Amino acid sequence: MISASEQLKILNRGIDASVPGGELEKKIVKSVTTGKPLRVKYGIDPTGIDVHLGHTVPLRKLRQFQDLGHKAVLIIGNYTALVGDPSGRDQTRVRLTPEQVEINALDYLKQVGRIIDLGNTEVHRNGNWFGNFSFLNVLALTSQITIQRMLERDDFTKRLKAGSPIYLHECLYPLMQGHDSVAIRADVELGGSEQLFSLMVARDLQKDDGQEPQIAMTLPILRGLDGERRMGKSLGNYIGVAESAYDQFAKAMSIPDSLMTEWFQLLTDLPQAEISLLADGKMTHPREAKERLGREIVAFYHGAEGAGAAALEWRKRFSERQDPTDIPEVSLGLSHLAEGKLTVSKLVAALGLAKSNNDARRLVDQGGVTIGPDKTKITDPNQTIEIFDGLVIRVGNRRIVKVRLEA
RNA sequence: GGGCAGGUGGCCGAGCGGCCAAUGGCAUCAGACUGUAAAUCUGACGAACUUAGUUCUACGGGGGUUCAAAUCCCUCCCUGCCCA
Repeated sequence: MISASEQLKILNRGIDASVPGGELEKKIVKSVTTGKPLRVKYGIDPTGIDVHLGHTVPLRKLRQFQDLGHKAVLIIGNYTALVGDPSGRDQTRVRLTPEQVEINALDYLKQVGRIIDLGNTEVHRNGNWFGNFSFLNVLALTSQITIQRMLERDDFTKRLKAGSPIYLHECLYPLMQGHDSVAIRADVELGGSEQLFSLMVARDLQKDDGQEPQIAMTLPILRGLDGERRMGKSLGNYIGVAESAYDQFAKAMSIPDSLMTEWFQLLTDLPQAEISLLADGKMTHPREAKERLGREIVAFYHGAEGAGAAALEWRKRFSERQDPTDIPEVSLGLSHLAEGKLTVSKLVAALGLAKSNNDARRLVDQGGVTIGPDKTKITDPNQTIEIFDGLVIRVGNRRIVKVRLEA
């Protein structure tokens, strides 16, 4: 086993906080001397389906623990998902059926397996213990925390001030999450920085249960493609771990320069010295640095070759403004056509390149639609064009489609 | 249970009888610029059509008043605040 100090060096890199300070060291030292691995918990909500780079920040940390010989314990919040996670941002909390939750859970695991070693991971569903919870248990759980403490939460304070609703059951989430830690006897719990409160609540519950409380290790929230807001599915500013190499690369290249350092630190294993060199505009051209970033990220999921190919393809498309190698085909029913022809605006809409005919018209009016190998710009939305198999239509610089006629 | 304030387009937020498909901001999309972006500038941003125009659908749900309603009335639902 690697020495405690070595381990700490690796584990403390890139984290937001490790509370209480110094405690992790004690646990690691103990683990090294006893040869007993730490139980490192990470919880996920099987509500959505796309695991994105934002999630990988704590997951990568979990992976590090694994690589150091510790035990990863994944909690799937299948019970909580039946109600939905309220934490502020989204009030459309859809109630999922147990079946749907299970499908999501399996899908999640598949995706998460790209980052951590599932073969060496303990997976629990919190429905296993909450499913049999009685109201008495709930009372016992809730009697361990005060309203005052609950309201300390930043999120609640803000909403209280803003006069937006806070539902009672929302206060139960931290308790439930804490109880998960009790149930699996966690030594460390990982989470985003906004999770600190919940991670701390767990400590109290563990103490009450006679356990040694866990370390709360939080990781920075990754900012999304816009460089402003946290990466999130609903914000549409994310890179999914299951996406194609090209998509991942192209998206990575589209982030603002100002975001590069952060991404290097949180998403790659490059040494700090190298990151500094790359982030310095005088030493490295920002485009090259970003390309390196993109390659590093993509290589993690698609290998170095996949990353290289994606980078080439991207150059071809963006630097040389050529059409991509594989133009996606979209089928078009013959019934749309009148004598083999169709108005441009209707064509664009029918191919899904615009939301509606009106939308398509606007795109044409604005000079955003080109057609054919020589990229003829269409200027009149009413222009009828002859449709044939393999006809290429472009909207803007990145959307491109090839027609496939179908009966 | 009582009083008060609210519910407007993806979001925030104006409008409070006609000139409202609804000011403004954010987000989004297109064009210019570029290192691909970002920033900046320009434009678009409910739908359909024979598109400088016409028609339809929209301002929490339903009903009503009016030539005319997002705007007035009734009712129901939802949210917040205060009191009990």
